[in-house]
Amino acid sequence: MGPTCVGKTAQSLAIARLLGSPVINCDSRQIYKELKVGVARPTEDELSQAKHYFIASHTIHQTYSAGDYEREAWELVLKLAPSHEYLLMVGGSGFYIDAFTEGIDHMPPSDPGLREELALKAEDSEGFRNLQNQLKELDPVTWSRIDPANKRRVVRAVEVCLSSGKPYHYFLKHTPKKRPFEIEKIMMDRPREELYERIDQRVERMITDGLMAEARLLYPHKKLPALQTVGYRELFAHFDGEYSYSEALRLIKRNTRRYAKRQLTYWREVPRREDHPLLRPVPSL
RNA sequence: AGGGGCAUAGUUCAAGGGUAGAAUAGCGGUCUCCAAAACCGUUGAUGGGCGUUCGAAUCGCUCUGCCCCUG
Repeated sequence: MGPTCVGKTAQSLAIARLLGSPVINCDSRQIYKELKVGVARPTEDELSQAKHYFIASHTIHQTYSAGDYEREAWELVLKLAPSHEYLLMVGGSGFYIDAFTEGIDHMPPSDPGLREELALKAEDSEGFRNLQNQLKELDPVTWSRIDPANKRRVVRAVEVCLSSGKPYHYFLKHTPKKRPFEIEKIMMDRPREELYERIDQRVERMITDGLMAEARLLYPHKKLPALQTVGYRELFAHFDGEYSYSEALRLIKRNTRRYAKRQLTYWREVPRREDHPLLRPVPSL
């Protein structure tokens, strides 16, 4: 794990070879087959150096969640376990990593119709205020815990309350699930300045690699959740005439920096072990 | 060399002599099924010196730096 652009892909190949392990991707965007340049999918060459899972394995046309990832990843791990001593998971999606390592508590199956209805209600300020009050009544515990301004959280909590008839917090166990394997987390990091420089460079490289063409191709699907992604959404807005090309590039860089910052915050407590034996050898081919 | 203009936050720009603001960048944080998402919080400046004034970003002098014009 580590922030975007820190160098996970290159490092993962070295470690995979060392451990004789496949690479199980844990990046919430690289799983989509329609997204390539904009999510820095490993190259064909890199992918050929180890068996990869969850790369280009799903479609943007089907909503995918951390819960889905938890289920599918564990299914895969249990299948691979008998034939591997080590399994390597690589990625930067903190919530997905948590879902895998600690699990998400079981909740009533989400009701897509209900969620959509609530989300629609939350659109205007009066409707949202009603939702807030509704949550305050249905589940005061959760109401006091979450950020009342965060529509998505409020909607989700109300959704669970309504569809289950129980308060949202009732489902939260707050104890990590037992996992039948030992999990070791290795966090990669770099000096902030260096990381930001790499981000700028990567964005430039994405452009020369054809990000514009990819974005144009995906433009018709710009509303899909999977395309609410740094790199695409800024270009979509540019296509819509909201701002210039150079402004779009500037925003992509800035938003990628912010994304990296959020990742670093997410893993603030994870020890950085730069001396970790697995991080040492970076044999270049 | 002479003449003119400019100097405020990292950047761009405000502030009729009376509490120096904004945008943006930066920084910090939240997180139990859309997470590259969604949301919250926050630091920071009048170029240096002298003067006028109860009081100066604002007026005057000077130094420094940048820009323009003339030769």
